[in-house]
Amino acid sequence: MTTLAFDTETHPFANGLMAPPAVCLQYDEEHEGRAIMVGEAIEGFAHQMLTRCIKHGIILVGQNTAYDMGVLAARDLTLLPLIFEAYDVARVHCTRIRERLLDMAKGNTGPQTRQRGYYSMDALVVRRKLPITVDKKNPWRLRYKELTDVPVADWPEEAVTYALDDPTATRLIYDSQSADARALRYEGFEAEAARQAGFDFTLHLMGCWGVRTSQKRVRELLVRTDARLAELVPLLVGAGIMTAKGSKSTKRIQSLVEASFSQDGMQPPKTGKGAIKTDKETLEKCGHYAELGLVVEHSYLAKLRSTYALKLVEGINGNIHTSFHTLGADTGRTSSSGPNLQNQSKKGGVRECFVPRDGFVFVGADYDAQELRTLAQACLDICKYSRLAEAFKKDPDFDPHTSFACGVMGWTYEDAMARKARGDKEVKERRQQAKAANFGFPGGLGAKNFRGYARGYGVNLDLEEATRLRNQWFEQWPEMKDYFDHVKWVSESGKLVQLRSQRIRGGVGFCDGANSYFQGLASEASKTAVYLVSKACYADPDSPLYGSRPVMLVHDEIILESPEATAHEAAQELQRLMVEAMEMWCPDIPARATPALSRCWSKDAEPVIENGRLVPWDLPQPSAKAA
DNA sequence: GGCATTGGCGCC
DNA sequence: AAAGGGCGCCAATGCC
Repeated sequence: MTTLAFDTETHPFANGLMAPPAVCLQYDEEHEGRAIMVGEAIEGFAHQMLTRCIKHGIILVGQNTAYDMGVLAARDLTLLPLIFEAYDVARVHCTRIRERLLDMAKGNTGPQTRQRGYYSMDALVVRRKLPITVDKKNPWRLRYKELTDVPVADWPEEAVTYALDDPTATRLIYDSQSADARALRYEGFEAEAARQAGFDFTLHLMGCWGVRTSQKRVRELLVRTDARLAELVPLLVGAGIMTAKGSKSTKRIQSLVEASFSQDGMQPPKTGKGAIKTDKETLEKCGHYAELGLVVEHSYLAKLRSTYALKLVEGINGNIHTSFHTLGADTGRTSSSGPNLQNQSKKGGVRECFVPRDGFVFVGADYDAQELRTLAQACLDICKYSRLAEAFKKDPDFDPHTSFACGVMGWTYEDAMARKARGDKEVKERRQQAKAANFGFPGGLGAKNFRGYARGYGVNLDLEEATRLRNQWFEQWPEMKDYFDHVKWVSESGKLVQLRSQRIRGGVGFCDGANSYFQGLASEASKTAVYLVSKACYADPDSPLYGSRPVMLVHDEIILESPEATAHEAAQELQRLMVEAMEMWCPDIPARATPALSRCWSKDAEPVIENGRLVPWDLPQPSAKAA
């Protein structure tokens, strides 16, 4: 199959201008040569290359292809169905994604690979020792805007060369990567690379569309946090913990911690590197110094302000355009940055700042017990049997947490579920304990560390209780013994082949290996769902999702903006496609996803049904009269 | 002043 | 035998 590498030069990229106007579209086609298209020839050639990709099997390659496809789509919306079709037939590639996949396979995922520019074209050319130089210092690199609608014949030579060399370098990188994958005996590399490229495109569209924040709520959030911080600062300065400039002295905090523990006849807890810990848990144990309690509160508010509230201002007049990273995590999970929309606080009114555009409502859905279902599928694939899988098959709404609580307490499942529905306190407590077990133990957690882990779920156990619980957990899910035996074997070679995608993770150990299988599988399902949903939103006029826009993926949760009038239908379709995606990756396990409409993002949002239709959930209105 | 590291913490 | 993992961001600190 022949390859056609392409690239676009555009007006400068900026926040809010995620898919800027194209100046030219250049290509380098194997055996055919190179050319630069400008003006209307851009959409003409784009149409042609996509059609040839779909109908005649040529492979399209780019460096950061999602960006170029976004640029082309913004220029000519009628290209969108063709773009999706080209991704569908798995013949669109991205050299950045491919390089990252190869690095993951080699276990080359250290901090240097997270640096800016590590996957830039010039870096790839150098690292792969390719016979071409990419001139990143070329003065025209960021000046193509000046050449808009200028015939190429009138371009300075440097601008022509730079534009043409990009696709050539891309093609060389692509070939070099294919050879690399063969040398690594990376089965399924090309298919996996094409799949991830498609995911990358739809995640890029999400970032381009962006999400709004409410001016009123952001302002209230800032006023609230600032007011309390203003009260805390003088107290902390007075206690000698904070300098006049407003920064906290870690040293001073550590000496107070040490003093407090020593008054209790104890040694202060230390970090892995030997420093005295200053985290919330430690400070709350320092009863002799009440000011350390103020430090905890200050730290919480400072984080709320700097990491969250201040970043939300951007979304008031413009939109917040995060970057989703398709293979951000070594397990295959996505990540998000600038800002990270995947770790927005559920407390403090942060999520509630996110609101849909006028005329739209949020349509969200999250998977029900996604990682336990992928774990069940992983056990079926690896161990050839799974009690967890059997339970999901028997009851698609199976609740693994209540089930394990029953195993521990000797209750029947039906009885416990009935008690749970009534809000029974004991069931709730035991279920919480079981939840910690079900989330922690599959990753290889030991009894000792489980105690600290469970504390995060509000569960306090001594070592003996933790050990007993762990043993009971292995009795409940006997396949897990075989699962860990397999993981141990894999960790000895360090090469883990992800289930079904065949993506390789190199340099893997025991716990990360144990996590990789089910976390990786879940990430495929979620990304596939985003892909299918985006295609419906952007390119399928017959879909109830057409005209909706995906705005967020938070691992097992997808949020769209949908026109209010058809949001009910959009929600049903979102749910259907999410279930379909999950069952593509976990064909032996039934999947569930729960949709809801809302007027803001919130952990409290739940499905509200009126006259058989979903209607938007909203925050409870504060009563008109305060006391 | 800029850069890298560490500790801490938000989320799934 | 034992073994949570995965992120990104911020403040403080230390080094050049």
